[in-house]
Amino acid sequence: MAATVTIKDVAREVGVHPSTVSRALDPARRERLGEPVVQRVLEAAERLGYRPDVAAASLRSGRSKLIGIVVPDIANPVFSPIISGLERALSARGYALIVADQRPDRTGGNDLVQMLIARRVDGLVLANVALKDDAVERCLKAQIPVVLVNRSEGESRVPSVVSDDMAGMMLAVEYLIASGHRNIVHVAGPQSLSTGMLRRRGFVAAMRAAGLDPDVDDIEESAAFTREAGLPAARNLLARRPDATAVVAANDLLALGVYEALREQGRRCPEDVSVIGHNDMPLVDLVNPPLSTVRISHREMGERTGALLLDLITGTHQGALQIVTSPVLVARASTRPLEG
Amino acid sequence: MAATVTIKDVAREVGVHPSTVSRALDPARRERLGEPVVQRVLEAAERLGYRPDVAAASLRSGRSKLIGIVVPDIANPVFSPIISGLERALSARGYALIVADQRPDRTGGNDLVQMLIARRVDGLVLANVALKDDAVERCLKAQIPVVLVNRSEGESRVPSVVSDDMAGMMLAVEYLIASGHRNIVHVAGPQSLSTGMLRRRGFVAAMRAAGLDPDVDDIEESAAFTREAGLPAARNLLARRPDATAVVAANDLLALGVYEALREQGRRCPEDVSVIGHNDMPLVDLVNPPLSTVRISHREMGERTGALLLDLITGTHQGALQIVTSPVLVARASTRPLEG
DNA sequence: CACTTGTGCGCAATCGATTGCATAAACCGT
DNA sequence: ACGGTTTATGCAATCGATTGCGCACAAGTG
Repeated sequence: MAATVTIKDVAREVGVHPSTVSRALDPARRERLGEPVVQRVLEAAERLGYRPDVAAASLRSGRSKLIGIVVPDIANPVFSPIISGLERALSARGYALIVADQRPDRTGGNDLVQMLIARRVDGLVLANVALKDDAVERCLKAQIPVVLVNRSEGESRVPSVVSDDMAGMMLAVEYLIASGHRNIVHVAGPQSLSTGMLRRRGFVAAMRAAGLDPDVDDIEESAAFTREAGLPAARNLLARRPDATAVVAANDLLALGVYEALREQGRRCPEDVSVIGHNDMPLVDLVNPPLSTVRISHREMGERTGALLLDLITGTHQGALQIVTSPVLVARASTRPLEG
Repeated sequence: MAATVTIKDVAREVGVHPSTVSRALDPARRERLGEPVVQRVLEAAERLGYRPDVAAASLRSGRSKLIGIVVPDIANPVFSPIISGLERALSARGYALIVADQRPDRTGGNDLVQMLIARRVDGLVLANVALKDDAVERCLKAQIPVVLVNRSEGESRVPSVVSDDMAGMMLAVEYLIASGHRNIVHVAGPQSLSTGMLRRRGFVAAMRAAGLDPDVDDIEESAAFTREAGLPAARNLLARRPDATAVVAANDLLALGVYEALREQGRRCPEDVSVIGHNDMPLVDLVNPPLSTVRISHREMGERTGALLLDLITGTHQGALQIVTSPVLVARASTRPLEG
C-alpha cells in the first residue's frame, strides 16, 4: 500500500525537526527560516510526495479549510450556479466546500448548521434563510463567520450578498408601464423570504411612482417559488382581475405557472396578457413564448460570497458587508406594448 | 464563548473513563457495555450538548465520514440532481459531501482527485470520467472506494451507476420508425464519453434492426453536450441529409441546437422534421415545441450511487457492481408520425 | 573580551477521540 | 468455596501536525 508519508518522514529525510518542516511548508511562517533549509524541505516534500493530513492539522490548529453551504435544493437552477461560483472562489484559495441540502422533509433541519459546525467548518454560507431565521442566531452564537447569499435577513446582523430585488422588480414594472400597461398585477413569492417580500415592495413602489396605487386584489402570494405554486396563484389573480393586461411574477417558475393559467383560460401571451419573470434561468429563452425577465448573475453572487467569506475568515476584509448586485432587464417575446 | 465540550467533560460528568464514553456513543460497540452506564452517558452527552470532533476522530480512526464528488459542472442540469440525490443518501447515514468542480480552465485537473484524497475522504464519486481516464487509476492506486456515475469507463474496472444509454437511444429510434420515419439522422455526443459512444451505438443498432443501415453521413459528432455545439453539428448534418425527416440528438441540449438549425433553414418542427432528445431535463416540456425525449432519473442515480458507495465502504455490499437504470420514452410535440 | 541582542531551529506539549490490552468484578460449575 | 471464565470498564498509546517556549550560536556593542 502507499504508506502515507508524514511530516516526520520529510523531517528525517532532510535531517531537521518536524516542527521545522511544518514551518517551512507554511508560506506565512517560512520567513523566519533559513533559505537553504526551506529549499531542502520543499524539495524533499515534493520528492517523497508528501500530502499534509488535513484532519491532524485541523485538530491542532482549529482550522479546517472547509466551508459549508446550506441550500434549500441543490438542483434548483437558482442555487446551483451560486454553489458553482462559490466553489470556484473557494478552491482557488485552497478551501473545499461541503454542501448540505435543507429539504423540508429533513429531520430537524436546524441540525444542518450544527452538523457543519461539528465538522469544524471555518465558515458558513446560508442560501436559505427566511426573514426571521434562528439558523443565523446559532451561527452568531458559535462565533463562526457566516455570509448570507441570495436571501437576506430581516435585521442585517450578518454580511450578505444579494441582488437588488426591489430595483429589479421596479425595472420590470417600469418597462411595462412605459409600454402602456396600466392594469398590472403581481404573483408574489412567499413573504417569509426576503426575495418574496422585496420584490413585492418593488412592485408596489414602482406602481405608486407611476401614480397607480395597487391594492391587495392586485397581488397574490404564492406558497412557494415553484411552477406548481404559480398555477393556482395565477388562477386566483386572473379571476379577481380579468382586466389585467400584464402579470409580473416574483420569479421565472411562477411566471411559467402564469403561462399555464393563461392557457387554461384560452388567453394568449403576449397578445392578451404580457408576462414577465425574474432570475433569467436557463432555457426560459426557449419556452413559448420566450420569457421576458430580470436577469440576476447567480454565479457572480456565489463568487463574491466566497471572496467575502474568506476575507472575513482571514480578517483581511475591508469594504461593505452588504453586497448588492444590480440586475438587468431582459426583454423577450412574452411582453408587448399595449395597443391604444 | 461556548467552551467546546469534549468527550472528557462527559466522562467527568458521568464519572467514567473517556474511553467508556467513546464506546457508549458508538451504537456498534455499545453492546459490550452495561445498560445503565450507556444511559447515563447518553443523557449527559445530550445535556452538555456534546458534539464529537470529527477531525480528532478522523485522525485516529482514519475515517472521515466525508465523500468527495468530482463533476464537470455543478450547475449542469444533468449533474445537479445527481449531486442532490447523492447528498440525500449520504446525509441519511451521517456522511457529508465535498463537491469539486472539474472545469477545463482549472489548473491541473488531476489535482482534484488528489486534493480529495488528501482530505482523507472515505470514498469518491466521479461523474466526469472519459472512456479512458487516469483519474480512475489514481483512485485505484490510492486504494480508495470509488463509484462512477452517469458515465462509465471503457474497461469496467470500477463500480458504476449509469442509465442504459444504448437502450434509451433504441427506444427513441424505434419510436420514430414505428411512426413511419426512415430517413433518421443522429447528432452524436463526444465519442470520448461513454454517454456519447453508447447512444451512438444504440442509434446504429436500432437502425440496423429495422433494416436501415446508417452510414457515416447519417451521424455528426458534436464537440460537446451543449446547445452551442449542437447548432453547427445540426447544420452540417442537415446540409448533408436534406431529406432527413427525423433527428435524434444524444441529449436535450443538442436537440435544442437542432431546433435552432431548423429555424435558420425555415423548416418547421415537427411538421417538416421530428426531433427527439435525451435526459428530459427541466423545462424541455415547455420549449417550443415541447421536446420528446428519453427520460433518465438522475436523482435516483445519485441516490443509488450513494447507497452503493457506502456499502462498499462498510464492506457490506452484495449484488451487482454495475448498476444500470432503465430510461423511458417521453413523447411530446416535437415528434409526429410521417404522413405516407 | 565580556555582554546584550537577535536569529534559526529543536523540544515537547497539545488538539480530541479511538482502540488494543490489561484488570477488576461478577459469575459459573463442581 | 475456589479456579476459571466471562463481562464491563480503565489505562495509555496513538493518529499527524502545530506552536509557545527556550536554547544554542552568531552578530553586534561598549
